Amino acid sequence: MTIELAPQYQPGDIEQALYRWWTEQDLFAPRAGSRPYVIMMPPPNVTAQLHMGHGLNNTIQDAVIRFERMRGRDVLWLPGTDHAGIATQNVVERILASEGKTRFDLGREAFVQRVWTHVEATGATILEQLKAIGASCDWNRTYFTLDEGLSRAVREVFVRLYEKDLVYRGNYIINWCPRCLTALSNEEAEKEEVEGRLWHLRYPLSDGSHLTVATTRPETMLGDTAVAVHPSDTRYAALIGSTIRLPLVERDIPIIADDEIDPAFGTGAVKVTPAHDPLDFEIGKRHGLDVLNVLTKNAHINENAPARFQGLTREAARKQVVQEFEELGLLDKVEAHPHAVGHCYRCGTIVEPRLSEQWFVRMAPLAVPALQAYTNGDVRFIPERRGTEYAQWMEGIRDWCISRQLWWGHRIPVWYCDAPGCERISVSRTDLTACPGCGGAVRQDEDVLDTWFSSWLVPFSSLGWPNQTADLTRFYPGDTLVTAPEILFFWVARMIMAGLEFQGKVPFHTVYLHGTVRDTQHRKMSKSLGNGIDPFEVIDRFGADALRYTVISGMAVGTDLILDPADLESSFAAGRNFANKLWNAGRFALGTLDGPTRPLAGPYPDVVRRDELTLPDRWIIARCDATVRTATEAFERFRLNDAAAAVYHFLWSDLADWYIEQAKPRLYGQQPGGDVARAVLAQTFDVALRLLHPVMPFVTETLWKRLPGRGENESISVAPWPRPDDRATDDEALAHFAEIQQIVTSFRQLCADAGVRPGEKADGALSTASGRPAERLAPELETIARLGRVRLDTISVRTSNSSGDAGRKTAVLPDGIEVSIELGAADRERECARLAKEEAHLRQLVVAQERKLGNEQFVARAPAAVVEGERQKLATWLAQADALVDNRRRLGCA
RNA sequence: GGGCGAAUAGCUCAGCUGGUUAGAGCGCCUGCCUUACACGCAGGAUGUCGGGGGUUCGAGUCCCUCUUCGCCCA
Repeated sequence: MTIELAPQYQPGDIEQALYRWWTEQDLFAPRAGSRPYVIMMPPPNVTAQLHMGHGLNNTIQDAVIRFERMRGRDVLWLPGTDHAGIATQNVVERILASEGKTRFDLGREAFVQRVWTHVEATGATILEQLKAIGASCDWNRTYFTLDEGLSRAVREVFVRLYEKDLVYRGNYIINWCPRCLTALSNEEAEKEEVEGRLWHLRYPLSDGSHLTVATTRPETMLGDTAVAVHPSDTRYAALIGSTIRLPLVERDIPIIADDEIDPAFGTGAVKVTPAHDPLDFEIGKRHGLDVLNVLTKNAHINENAPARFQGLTREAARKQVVQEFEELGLLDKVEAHPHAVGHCYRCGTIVEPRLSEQWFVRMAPLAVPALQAYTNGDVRFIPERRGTEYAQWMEGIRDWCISRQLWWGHRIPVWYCDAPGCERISVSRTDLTACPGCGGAVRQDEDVLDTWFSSWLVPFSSLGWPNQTADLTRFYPGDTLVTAPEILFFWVARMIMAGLEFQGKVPFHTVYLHGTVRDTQHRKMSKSLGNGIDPFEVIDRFGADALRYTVISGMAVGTDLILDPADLESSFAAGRNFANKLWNAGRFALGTLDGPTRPLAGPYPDVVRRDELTLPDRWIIARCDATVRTATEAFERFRLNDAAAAVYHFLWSDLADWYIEQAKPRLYGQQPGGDVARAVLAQTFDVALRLLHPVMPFVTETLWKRLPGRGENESISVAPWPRPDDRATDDEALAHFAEIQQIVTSFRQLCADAGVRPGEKADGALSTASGRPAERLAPELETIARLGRVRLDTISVRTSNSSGDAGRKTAVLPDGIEVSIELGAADRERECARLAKEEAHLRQLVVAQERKLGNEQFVARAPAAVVEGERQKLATWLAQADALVDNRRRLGCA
């Protein structure tokens, strides 16, 4: 094999070419013949640029997908983009604004064309960017939510729901964004705590006295059409039915009684503004109140208010109203009143409750099966507590406002006939040019549908529905959804509803809701805060594998990912270092595997006889097998950080630090058995690469392809996932090698503590209290001496009165094992102190342990195995402590 | 206001069904360019597991309570 591997891993050289090779080999397409495993990628906004949130979300999905692909499933990870109505329209409107134009200057048709041009020019960017992090999606099936097929699905669904009376049009108070100039759903109006105030306003009664109302929005008093109190509120009982003169406007409005009024809020009397508050709207309906809208679409005061207020913004109007009340002596008091206010989820503007005619989905009938799917376990959430949020939302479900006063999106498939006497409303799967009733002209509804009205269909619309396609049969229902908790209601919950309504099955059985990327102050990363991290900078500096490793190892289930935008090194170095470690372990392994070797195909016992294996061989094989079990279980439970940690530890500590170091003389040909060591190294390294591949696909593929015996077109991405092998289980080897490690470490500690120079070797000694440990340690003497960096020729068995090693520095291990090195005379005092400290520590443990074992309750009630284990511990510690006393005596310590 | 969660080493987090001398990574200290790796090797220091109470033979782990922080819904 003639390969040049640089001493430092250079991801930049490798990643792009490797990704191209993967797609050329079509490795990410589903492979029919086994059970499907399907993940629908949350479609990014078509104008989006990759940020760390995408990086996190898609790395998790890719890791899960690669794991299942290696397990042999018929894997589909379906990518797509979302037309993102408001967001995309805003983007293009901003471009127009820079040209000094508005969308109204262009007109609807030209504007929509302009958006298409923009989307076609930039729309594929985000998907291309996903390739840089190694996302192994099936690009052949990529969709866009405005594609013809998905648009047909939207119409089909709208029509079906309309026919079932689950879609209706109505005049209600909705959330209105005065900047985006559109209606929003309740979910899109994000409640945010603000430092509000409660203004107490005096409304004059005809007898000259006042009734005080409390309000958080004084400017809306311009549209008041009543004052309401609770019917049983004795303070106001006498006033019910009389009228009040509304200040500033000089209009008479009634005082009414309504059960919904909370007598404990404010003064117990509230102003009623049916056009600008949902609760007031309901009160107005019950009492037949006038509905007086005083705001324009962009939240300025309109012509229904007195002239001096007209044209003011809602903020200016508030000031003006408060000031006039004050001047009139009608401002009773102002209190601090923190409360939640809705903000537009796209632009942050405070939403305005606005009365208007919109289309809605009746949600309650859809929520019933969706809630049931959760309670009966058809769909589960990770972490579990998200399930209770889901259930609560379903239980309190409200109707979904789906019309948007935008131009970019799926136009509502409703046509109105204006012919007198007909005035038919037609809902149709196909475009109408004439009224089906009277044959007259029709006009289509001006509005488009909420973007989420197409997204909630993605699990089946992306597979060709409403056609009964082969893909639909094969890949619906899917398996797992991986997304951020922010869109649990927007998207996840609604997908479950749509899946049940239109396919009769939940679209996935598992919803993994991961955390958010935050900075070191735990603030969400955002453009406006400027605390974001550019994934491409990370990839350039550290490599995509480093990005992926960092994201996965930092992302425990139920936690957020904290990264430092000011110090990428501290955030991403660990991943880069690990990739480099792996690279160098591979460099070393590949170098030695170049030598004469035994056949490597197949599991080790078929190649190398068990009796040919040394203790370290058996140990690393057993450790490898344990890692296979741990990593597999962790992946199955979405505990990706645990999987990554297990493989990290195996590769770095077990394989590189211990096994490779131990095996070097054999691998170098200085000791016999090189072919066995090579077979074991090749086997375990191969397995470790596979286990790590879902997390770090690039470096693992690069190294794996170079292992001896790999065909030109073999890829680790479709290599079989390692299976646990009971033949590898070897508790004896695990215990014995752990003992070797402890002895080696003890020698190193003694040497470091004694200041032995790295070039020098201390004169070591190893003794045991009986023959048994000596026997099993004898074959490992060379390993112990070399790794412990001491001169060591024999193991001695101590007799009861063996003493006199007055000049030695000793460590006492369990099972009667003692290791020691020669001690310079000057160090004696220090050594005495060290031994005393060691003994004191053990005595503490012994005291606590004796107390535990002296407790009759413990001995009587704890399981026998536990009690026995605790007795063993006590015996071990006592023996160690006694040995330390002996050593102190030998040294002549005070 | 209702519901849910978290608090473990300087930082980020493990510790899942109660029994380990409470762990990892990063950071920190000491010594080393030991022929795979200084993006490395070896060694080291650091925790009244948020406070208080309880259950239990035994609590970081279960229960109650307080404090602080976060999330969802009004």
